[in-house]
Amino acid sequence: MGRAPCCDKANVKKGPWSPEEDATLKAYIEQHGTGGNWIALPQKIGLKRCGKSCRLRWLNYLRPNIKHGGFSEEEDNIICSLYISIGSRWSIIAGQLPGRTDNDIKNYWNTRLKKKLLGKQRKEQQAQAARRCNSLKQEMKRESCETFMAPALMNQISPYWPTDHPLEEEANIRSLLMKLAQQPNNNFQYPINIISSPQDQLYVNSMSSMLTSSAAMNSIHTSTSCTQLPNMFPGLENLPSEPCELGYDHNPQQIDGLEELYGMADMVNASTGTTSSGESTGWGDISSLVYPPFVSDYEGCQQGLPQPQDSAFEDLSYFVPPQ
DNA sequence: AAAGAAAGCAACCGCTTTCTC
DNA sequence: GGAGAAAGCGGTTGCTTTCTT
Repeated sequence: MGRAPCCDKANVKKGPWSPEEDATLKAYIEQHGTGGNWIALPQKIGLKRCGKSCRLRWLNYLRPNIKHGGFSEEEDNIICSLYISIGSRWSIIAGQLPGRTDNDIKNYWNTRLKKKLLGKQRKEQQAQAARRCNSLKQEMKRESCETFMAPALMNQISPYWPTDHPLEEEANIRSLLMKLAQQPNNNFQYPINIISSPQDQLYVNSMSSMLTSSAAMNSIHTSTSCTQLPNMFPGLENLPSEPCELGYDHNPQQIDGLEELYGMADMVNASTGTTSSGESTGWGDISSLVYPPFVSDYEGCQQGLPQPQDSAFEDLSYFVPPQ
């Protein structure tokens, strides 16, 4: 038996709101408030809408001081900073941007910001792949085997991109943002001040715990190149650096975010990139990023696979802008 | 100019969390 | 403390607009 519907679907209008409906809802709420019950509200005012729909319409469009579109660079940076630290918790992110709604930010991220990041990344990787291809071709010419290319060789030419795997894409973006966050003079900051509620603190603490539990975290603790991470995860330095026992047969959802955190840790471990530009545009500075194979450090160790710093980040020098 | 593709965005769906009794 | 209802939230869908060929 499923959950009871919140309203009578048959008698409820769907789709775009008409100006009349908007006016009715707005006028009522401005005069009486929501009355603390969205479900009952549409019936009170004679709207054939679901209560949830009314709530959404009010919160996203009708309430005062709502801004639409025209995201500033500063807002971009705030969104990215927060995404690094808390992920897709759009309501919290929206809370830091007055006049913005979670839906708006979510749409903006999914349709523009993310592509902005990935577009830069893809371009650089294509150029890099082309360079590799050329050098391999020259090598093969020398060995007179130009007509045959082993699959393994093909993988070398285009190792990790493009990918249709959503988790890989997610990890790509996260890694990229984390790199940017570590660059001196960048505009991203870990927004410590948003960790206001016990729940938020708990969330960050759990992320920190997960980080410390990975083998990769050991190298972060000892890494001399990484100086910003402790600031990004306040309290992290006080946590035990011993990797704790973490069952790897967990349901991925139960350790939500872990795969990304490994990606972050891998990246931090390998990153020595710096920039001197510090432009707020940020994206212009994004250089080549070769995403490591989708295997955590821990798993990599277990399987005897090469570590990121050995392979996937071999071209990390691309992060260093030309002098 | 027209058709198809891509992008943008409003709205919906359903799961989770919080509140109330 | 438990159950049910309501609110909150993030992912997804589908329509509209814009761009490209």
